[in-house]
Amino acid sequence: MIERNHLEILRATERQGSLTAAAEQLHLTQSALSHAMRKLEQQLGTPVWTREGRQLRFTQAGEQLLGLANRLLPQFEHAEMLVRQIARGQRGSLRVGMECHPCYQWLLKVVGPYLQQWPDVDVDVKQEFQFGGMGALFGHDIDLLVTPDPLHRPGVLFEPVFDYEQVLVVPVGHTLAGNEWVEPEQLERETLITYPVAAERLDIFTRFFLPAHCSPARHKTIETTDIMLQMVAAGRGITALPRWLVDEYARTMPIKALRLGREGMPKQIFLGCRERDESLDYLAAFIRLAREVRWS
Amino acid sequence: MIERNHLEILRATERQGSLTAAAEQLHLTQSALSHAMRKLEQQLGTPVWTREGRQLRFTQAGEQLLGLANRLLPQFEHAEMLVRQIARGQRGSLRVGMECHPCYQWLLKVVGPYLQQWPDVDVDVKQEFQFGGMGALFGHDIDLLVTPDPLHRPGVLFEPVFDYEQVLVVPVGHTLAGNEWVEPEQLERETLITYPVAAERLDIFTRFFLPAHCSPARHKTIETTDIMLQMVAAGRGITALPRWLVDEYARTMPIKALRLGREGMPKQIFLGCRERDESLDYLAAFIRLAREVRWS
DNA sequence: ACCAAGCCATGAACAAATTTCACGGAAAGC
DNA sequence: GCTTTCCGTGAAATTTGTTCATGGCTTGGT
Repeated sequence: MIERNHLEILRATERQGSLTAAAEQLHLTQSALSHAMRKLEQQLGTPVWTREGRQLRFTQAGEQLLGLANRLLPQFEHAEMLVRQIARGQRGSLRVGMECHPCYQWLLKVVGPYLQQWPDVDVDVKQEFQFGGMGALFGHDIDLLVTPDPLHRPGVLFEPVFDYEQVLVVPVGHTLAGNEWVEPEQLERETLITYPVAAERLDIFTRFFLPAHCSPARHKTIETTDIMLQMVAAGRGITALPRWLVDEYARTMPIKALRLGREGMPKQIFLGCRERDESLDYLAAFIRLAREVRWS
Repeated sequence: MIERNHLEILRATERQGSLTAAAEQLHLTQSALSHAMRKLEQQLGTPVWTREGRQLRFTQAGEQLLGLANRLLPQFEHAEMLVRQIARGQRGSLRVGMECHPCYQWLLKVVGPYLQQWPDVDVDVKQEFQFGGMGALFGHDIDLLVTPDPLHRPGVLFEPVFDYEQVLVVPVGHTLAGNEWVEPEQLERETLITYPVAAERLDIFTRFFLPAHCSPARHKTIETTDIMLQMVAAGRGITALPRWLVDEYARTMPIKALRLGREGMPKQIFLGCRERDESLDYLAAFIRLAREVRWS
């Protein structure tokens, strides 16, 4: 009924002061505008303007429509600009999901530079998923998944972006603190502190204790890395974390990192995205940047 | 570029869950919708949705447009309703101008019932005109002029709506208070109080004193009717006002109305409007109502 | 595993709309 | 009074929008 072009005509006519001038501005003929508005008037059942001498005067209905035009047209224009930016991949919103607690510390190092390089892209971080990280990716709750355990499925692409070593953390005064590495059996009397997630998702169990058929004396869970390490520093338990993270904390806390087993426990952080999104500039850029970030 | 129909399609598609269902709601074929959106996508340079299995999933660009649709479409619809009401004369705004001070009291009696009958019409009252009442009417500053002195010009219609008598007001103790009428000569020692307007526009001068070649001893001006009559009641002067107005005040104040001359001074209030607006329902209704209002 | 149903995309044909062209009339300026 | 500047109108031309017919892909049932 009332179409965008009607609003354009109304606005141009008010600004230019005459239909002829408005027509020129819109790259149309005066006749086209006249016809268009006449048709609208017939549909509305009221004139939008009346001729007075050789100029037009808006009726009350016309004034209403003029108000509408001035309110709506800028929104159309803004939306078009926004969508074009999205089309060029210059703007968007990147929802990042994370399945590993310490990954958060690493992610922060990536997000900072990223926000600088892509000022028009918003980054959201989510950590709770009803159907797991993959479910969130497929359900479009997130666009990017940060995980140490890539679950390859058709439609999803995973890419390793960061290699690190998972290490055991003990207080500096601990009896094992002098060793280079520890064996599972040496920890049978210890209290192990982990994040509160299922044991199957903790490498310290699946790749260290379970293969050796032994386990720590006790198992406590703590939500946050800081408190966890405070506990370790206070001799209230031991834990397993990425070496780069421990190194950082070790500068200010009396803790020490030991290899898990003689060979250590190498790990990787993967970034996963939907195959279909692979070509999104701002998403690809995030993955690229993630690969480049180093721990000086 | 982005047209209203695109927004309609977007909204219907989201609500109905599929293009086919949306097409049905819009009384179009699925093909039409598909073509329309495809064209929009080409112009924007990005898909609005992607097929996923047999349903559609909005892209980020699509989500933006969906938001736009939900914001703008209700405004279109509301504006259409509003304009249709204006077209039927059920809604509008009526700007009433007044050229005579006491007319205001009369106008109030009309406006009350009018607002009840036309709940969607706003009434504005204006009293100051840079180029006179007629100028305001022609310049579209007002839509209706209330005046005792119709100035007939092409393009303007005047209609008498109220007959009344202009009377002299004196305090009850005045020496003339016993008379039925007064002659100009009897007032040569009095103080005349009027509204602060040019003498040419005061009938008491143009139709009473001037023809008799005499004038009152002094002339004071006062803005408001109430104060004016307080002064008269206090014996500080006399004034001329409509009889219906004086009768009203006389119920609570010691004042009395006398005819101006043996025949009295009959007057009329006229309502004037632009010829072109004559057919506006809500304006015609005001004039009709004004004619019907009686002073019980 | 296959079939039927549901949904969307596409190209061609057709219908409808928008736009232009050409002209006329009315007001305003010189 | 003449010219210029506007706007309105109808018919023709052009562009746009819609439908029809069809095909491909996915999903759910047997």
